[in-house]
Amino acid sequence: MRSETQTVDQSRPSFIEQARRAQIIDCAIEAIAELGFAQASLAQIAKRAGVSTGVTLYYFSGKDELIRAVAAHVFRTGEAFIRPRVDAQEGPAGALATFISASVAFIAEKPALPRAMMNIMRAGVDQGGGPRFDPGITAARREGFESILAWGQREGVFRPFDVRVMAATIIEVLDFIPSRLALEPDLDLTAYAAELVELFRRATRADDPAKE
Amino acid sequence: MRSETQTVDQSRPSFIEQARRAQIIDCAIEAIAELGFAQASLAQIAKRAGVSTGVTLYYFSGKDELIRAVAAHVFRTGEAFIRPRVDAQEGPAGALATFISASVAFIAEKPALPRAMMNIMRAGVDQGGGPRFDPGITAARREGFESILAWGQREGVFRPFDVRVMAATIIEVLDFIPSRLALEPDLDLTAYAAELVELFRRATRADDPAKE
Amino acid sequence: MRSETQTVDQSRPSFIEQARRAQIIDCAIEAIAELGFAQASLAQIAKRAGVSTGVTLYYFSGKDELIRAVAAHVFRTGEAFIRPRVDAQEGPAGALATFISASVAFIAEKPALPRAMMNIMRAGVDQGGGPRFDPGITAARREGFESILAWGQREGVFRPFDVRVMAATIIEVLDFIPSRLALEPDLDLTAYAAELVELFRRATRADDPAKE
Amino acid sequence: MRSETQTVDQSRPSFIEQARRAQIIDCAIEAIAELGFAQASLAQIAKRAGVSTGVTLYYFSGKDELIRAVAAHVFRTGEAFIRPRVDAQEGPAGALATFISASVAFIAEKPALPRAMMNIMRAGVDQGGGPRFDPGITAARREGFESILAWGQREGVFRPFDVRVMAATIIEVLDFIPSRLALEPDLDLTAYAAELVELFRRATRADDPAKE
DNA sequence: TATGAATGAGTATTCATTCAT
DNA sequence: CATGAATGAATACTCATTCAT
Repeated sequence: MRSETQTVDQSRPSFIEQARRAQIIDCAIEAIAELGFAQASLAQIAKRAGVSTGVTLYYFSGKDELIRAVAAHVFRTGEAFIRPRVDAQEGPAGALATFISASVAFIAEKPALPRAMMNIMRAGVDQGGGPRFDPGITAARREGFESILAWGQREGVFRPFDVRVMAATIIEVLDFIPSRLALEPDLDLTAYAAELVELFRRATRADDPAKE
Repeated sequence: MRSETQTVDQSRPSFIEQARRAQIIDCAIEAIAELGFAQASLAQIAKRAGVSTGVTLYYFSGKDELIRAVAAHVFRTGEAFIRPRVDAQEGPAGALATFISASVAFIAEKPALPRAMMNIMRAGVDQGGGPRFDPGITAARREGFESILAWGQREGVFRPFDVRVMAATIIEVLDFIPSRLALEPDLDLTAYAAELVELFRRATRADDPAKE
Repeated sequence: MRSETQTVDQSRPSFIEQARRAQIIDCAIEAIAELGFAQASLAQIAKRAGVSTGVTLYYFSGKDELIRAVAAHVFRTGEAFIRPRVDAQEGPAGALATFISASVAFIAEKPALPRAMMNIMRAGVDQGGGPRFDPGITAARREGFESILAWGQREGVFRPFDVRVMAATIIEVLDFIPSRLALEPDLDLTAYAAELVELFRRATRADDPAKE
Repeated sequence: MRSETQTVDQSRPSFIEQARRAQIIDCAIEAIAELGFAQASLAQIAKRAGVSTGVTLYYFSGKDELIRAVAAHVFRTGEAFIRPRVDAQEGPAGALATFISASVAFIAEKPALPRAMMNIMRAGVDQGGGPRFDPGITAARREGFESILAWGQREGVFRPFDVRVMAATIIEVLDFIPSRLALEPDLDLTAYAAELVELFRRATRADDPAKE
């Protein structure tokens, strides 16, 4: 991951290396969330970290790698927050509701992270149209979430919708919230979450609710 | 409409002016849809139009005006496609379903337009997070759409959800489709539309379906 | 004077040509006085004249020629205003005082002209340091004025100062007034003129005032 | 002092930074004095310094800051040259004469500096006509000089002229010299200074020279 | 490890000028 | 005569990246 032109211990990252990387990633998140992707230059990020621009490129081979590291960090942090809560649910309906409400809770708790993530995903578009900084994150999220929906369908709790469409839809709706929140900082996220939970409960539930 | 520093805007735009503006707008749409907003420089756009950069700035006073012209063009085109179909519906449930399916049909017919629009809206945010190139478009769409939902609630056809959340959710889901389509060009949009229609039919309908 | 690549009657300027040139020169003066030399583009000037940029370059071979024509026009207009008044004086002391007060009166009457002239002279510097747009104007003014001073010295009315230094000094002091006026529009020019007249009366008069 | 988008301004500027800034300021003075303000582009200045354009913008946040730094440098240098000589004078008449002769001596010693200053002051006017790059310099000079004149009037050594007009006139006459010198490099500045000293001695002295 | 100096490619924009019509 | 379309060079400025120290 390190710059190939520099000579650094290749085997295991030192403590200081880990710390520096984490610090730079944090500042990058802050800068990207506040200024938007385009304005978040390496100089800006380094300045926030209180280091020189060169340091950033010592620990990351280029801006792309830094951004990818940011994306991965946000993903892992969100995963660590949301997954345990979802896994604690016994049924698919509860898992779905929890996925939604936990996602919103994560946004409420650390809004800079998903906001930075959104800015990255939206700005960074491959010339083919694919995301430039997405190390399989989108796919991983969607697949994980699709398994909940498939589970619900197998159990007869969910109606027979197209799992991929439903998963993509729900994820997109959640990903949209940080933008909304930026424009409307006073947004009542708890109420918002409740609306979404109800919306998708109705959108997914089987016609015969007996089993639920 | 021409750059004020170049020439006088006499009476009405000439044929060649209209043609050039349209051509440049088309190339801008193409470039923004393909490369993303940040990479779509004036040079890129002019190159696609086969003219020098200066020409672009002869017909548009600056990049901002060009982008706003693109946004307005996309909005008008979409409106002209979707609105008549929606207005032809007699009830709110039909109007909602038609809004969704007509939106998807528009995307299927001219995918570059909504894709460019999305890239503009997502990338072009001022530092407060508000849209820079949005001449009331987002608000106009949402309000127009909210009136359908409110109508359905008054008629008792829709359940009493939060109209603003539901409207924002549906619009965002539709806006997301162009990105998806860019990644999966073989996506079956007809089926996708049918899924969404059903999803939001269930999400919005009143518990007592007698009235529908 | 016309563009050499165009075919126009070379012998004598038509009425319309004279009118157009005069009109363009007037608008150029206006633009240069208002906006400063750097901001007074051909497009701006043409716009004020209500014609296309091309027209300007039809009547003047380039911007340089236009500017030179402006300078010449301002000089001729000033000359026509000031010279008769000065020539009406019988003695050198009166001529000097009149030169100063008439110059100030000219500035008061048509401030745009000397203001434009100043903007031109100050901005347009040859890379050798010489004025780019000065068709002998500065020299003509100074020489004409020097003759007044020399006259006064011959008559014994003026003391034996260096004529060139004195002439340059007085002219420069007068040329400076338009800038001052731009910053202080309420400047009392009559009082200003009186101060200058007295200043240079004392600076030039012979020690033995008997002869005056 | 460095560009804020590049690096953090830590404690005090390094030696190399000071040297580079000084070098760039020197080259800017040279370019502005030779080519005039409008032609002295950042590219030109950087070229003279033998560095890339970017370097200039690494040490100065923009052209404005560079120009202001140039103006300040010229002012400080001139002040350091002229003020001690003036302050050493005991009476207002001597102070006035010294101000004039020291100013000319400064021009003779470092002609590029006042010449660049003039080009900056004359060209760089905002649209109201006010100076863009003047960090109070003009005002400071005039007020400092006016105090000499007022002192002379209080002492009865100078006649009761309008102090502001006289101060502006003398300063303008001095500021005009560098332009003159550029056109006439062989100008005898010592004689020029003597002429001006005598000119303004006579213009300012009280009618009753008893007190002098 | 870390810095700061330096670069070069790229950005939007301005403007005098040319030329076909 | 006059227009408006088009160009190309120049301008200030940004930024990821390289590199000597």
